[in-house]
Amino acid sequence: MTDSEAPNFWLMKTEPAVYSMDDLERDGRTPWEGVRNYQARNFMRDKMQPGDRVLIYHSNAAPPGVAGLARVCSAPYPDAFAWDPDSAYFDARSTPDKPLWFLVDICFEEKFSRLIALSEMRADPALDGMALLKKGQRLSILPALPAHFARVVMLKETA
DNA sequence: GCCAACGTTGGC
DNA sequence: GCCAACGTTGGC
Repeated sequence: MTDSEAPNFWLMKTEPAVYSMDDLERDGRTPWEGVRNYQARNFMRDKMQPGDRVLIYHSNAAPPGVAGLARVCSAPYPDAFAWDPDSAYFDARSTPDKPLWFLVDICFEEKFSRLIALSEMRADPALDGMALLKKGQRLSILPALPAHFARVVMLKETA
């Protein structure tokens, strides 16, 4: 199976105090800049493609949880924030000739009417094995199984 | 290449 | 604010 077939499924973390689901709804589309972890970068640079589906997760929040849905809506491209000395995401090792960090654009799809809390996901046997729920998981971008993605979407319909 | 020290993430 | 878990850095 080639990369151009079925969409992939992801979970992307954001701190709502920095950038929330409401911000994404307002913006409609945003470059997912500032990822400075190689594994997370590799997911964006090597695996993501337009149309991929994304659970937007609020980390460092009270409570933490999935706030809504988005889609990957660009091909991967270099993160220009790494070239800006005034940016918090500046990294002198990255240059326009040899970019080190990459990103994709993320487009708003749906804000859930209620947050699917981390505690609720932990308690759901249908989500056993979900990467997000593994101990010590700190990656800001995680692949999700289609079944887990669908289960989270189903949970939003329940009270 | 090892590994201790350090910094960051992120739940609680 | 605490701290466990993990990634990165840098001395050797």
